[in-house]
Amino acid sequence: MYRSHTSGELRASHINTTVTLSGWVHKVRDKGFVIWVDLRDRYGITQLIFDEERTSKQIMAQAKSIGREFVIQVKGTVIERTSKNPNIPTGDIELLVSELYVLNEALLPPFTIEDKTDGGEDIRMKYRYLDIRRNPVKNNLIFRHKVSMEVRKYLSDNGFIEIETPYLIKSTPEGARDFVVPSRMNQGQFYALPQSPQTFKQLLMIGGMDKYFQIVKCFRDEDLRADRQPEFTQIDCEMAFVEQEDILNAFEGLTKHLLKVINGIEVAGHFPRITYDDAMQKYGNDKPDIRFGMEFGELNSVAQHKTFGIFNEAELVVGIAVPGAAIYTRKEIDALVDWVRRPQVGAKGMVYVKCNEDGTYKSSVDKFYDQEDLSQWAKVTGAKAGDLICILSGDTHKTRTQLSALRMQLAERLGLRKSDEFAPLWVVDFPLLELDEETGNYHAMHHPFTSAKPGQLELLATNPGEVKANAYDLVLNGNEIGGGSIRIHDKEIQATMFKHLGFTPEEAKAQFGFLMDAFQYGAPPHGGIAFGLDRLVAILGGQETIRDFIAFPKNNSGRDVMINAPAPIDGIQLKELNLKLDLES
RNA sequence: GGUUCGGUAGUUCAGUUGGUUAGAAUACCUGCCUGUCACGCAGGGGGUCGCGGGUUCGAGUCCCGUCCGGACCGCCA
Repeated sequence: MYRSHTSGELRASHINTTVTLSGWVHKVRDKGFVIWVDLRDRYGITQLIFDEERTSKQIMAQAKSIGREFVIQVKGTVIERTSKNPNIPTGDIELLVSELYVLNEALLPPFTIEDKTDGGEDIRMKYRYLDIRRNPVKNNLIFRHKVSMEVRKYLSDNGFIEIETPYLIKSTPEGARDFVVPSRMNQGQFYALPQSPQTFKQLLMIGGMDKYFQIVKCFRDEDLRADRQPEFTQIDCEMAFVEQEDILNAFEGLTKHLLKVINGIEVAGHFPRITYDDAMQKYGNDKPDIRFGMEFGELNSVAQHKTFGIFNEAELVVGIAVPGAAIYTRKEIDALVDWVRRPQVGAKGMVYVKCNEDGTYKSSVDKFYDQEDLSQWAKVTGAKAGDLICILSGDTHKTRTQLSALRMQLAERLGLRKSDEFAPLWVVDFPLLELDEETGNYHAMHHPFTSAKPGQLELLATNPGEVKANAYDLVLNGNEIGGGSIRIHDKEIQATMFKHLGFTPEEAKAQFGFLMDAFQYGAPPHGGIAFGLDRLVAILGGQETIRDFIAFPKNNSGRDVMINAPAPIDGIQLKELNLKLDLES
């Protein structure tokens, strides 16, 4: 028997009992006459004691020879500590060791196994198995397990069935790049890994499994970010015989359940809803963080009547009131201007108005505007005395995006993005199609199976950009945590959609014939939603980076630096697959 | 595909205008220490300054290239 107890469970009530523990040597404190060893496992730390009076010479010598992260097994008596440590749960007791076995020695770890480690990201990823021994990572993985279990429990209790769908499927041109897998038995042909189980869950609806879910890996071969991995986990859901309202209610229920059980937060009433158009107008963003205000104020009507050419020529003049920021120095404001002018944001400049405590205004455009003008701007942006109004202008879409970036940056700086506060929000009425500025073609904003709002199908031919979809996103604290739509379930409508997306009938049949065929055999009305589990877990855990909630994440370049993947394959494998590499071009 | 920051001891970092033997903290090793728990004290070992080239009397420092890593833009239906 390796252990009778874990290192986290011994208390004063265990005093005078004999126990066996196994774990890792966390720290050795050698005082000469007495040696303390912190023994660590998943459950906690127990202090072991070896001393000159009570421990045999042989065990004492053994204790002196063990090093950090050795795996040891000890047997001994639980005793009361002379000086207790109130900071840890096992701090009242220690284990007087009578037997010590080194189960495995350990090399010196390249970084400290502490909550605040001295190791950088790179080295932690290379030795991820050591990183996982640290509390922050370990606790995040346990937290993730808890969230997954609650999702399964809630959906299962509400009649959803978890069904697995295949990972080896077919590549399609829409959307993200596919990861492809060559087929040995079908030479020259490739499977693709799913970007989502989209078509399969629709087929399950046609198969009569009217409430489906799956916690499932999905794959997208696109560039990474701090919150984006090439393989990621979705909570994928679909329901038949539902309208948008049914879906929103069902998954508002799931989200509320998670906030309650995981975070202890009760959200009263329904989540607020905002249309896509309103979100863009008020926040410049389709996933607004509404934990704080700073809503956009459009200033065209009160700023384009003077001789300030930059505003007069702009399609949009828009500002936000930054609470309490009138005290910013010239230097700080210049830094803000530099910030919005960085290529990543791309604004040409920024106009500001300080709303002084005495009710007067001081702006960077005092030459052009008088106090009455500036007070109008304050009114439109909702600025109060002590606030700073930041104003950008130019092309409507770009300016909104830039001001949105500034809004988030300032909120971060002002500490308005509190990690223990949760503000869920539905964004609804997304456009069905989006114009690709490079090609001039329209493509599906959500995906090509999304249905249009009733009565808008006719608009497709005349004004495709105006068509609204039965599509919705669930936004939490400025992050899109879920998105879905009511699907098309009619073959003719689906064919029309493919036509507008630039598919020939032959292409549509080759790519999605199986789905359109299935629609002919009694497809029920259906719709669904998918949540990004990695991101959801990180946000519920009050953190920004999803990497620390994934046991073995990939780095910025899509590499696993621990196993060093991806890697070349040998000639035999290539030959079996009948593949030749052409790395020159 | 692009922008930007970084790469110096096991680790995290400092290193001024290009100038003596490249430093600190921590980790590690040795010794001491009668209650530690971020133990303490004394001593010690530890460097291809990512790699290649160039400028220079002289390069960790400047220039070019390259590799690696982080953040971001494009991309991510």
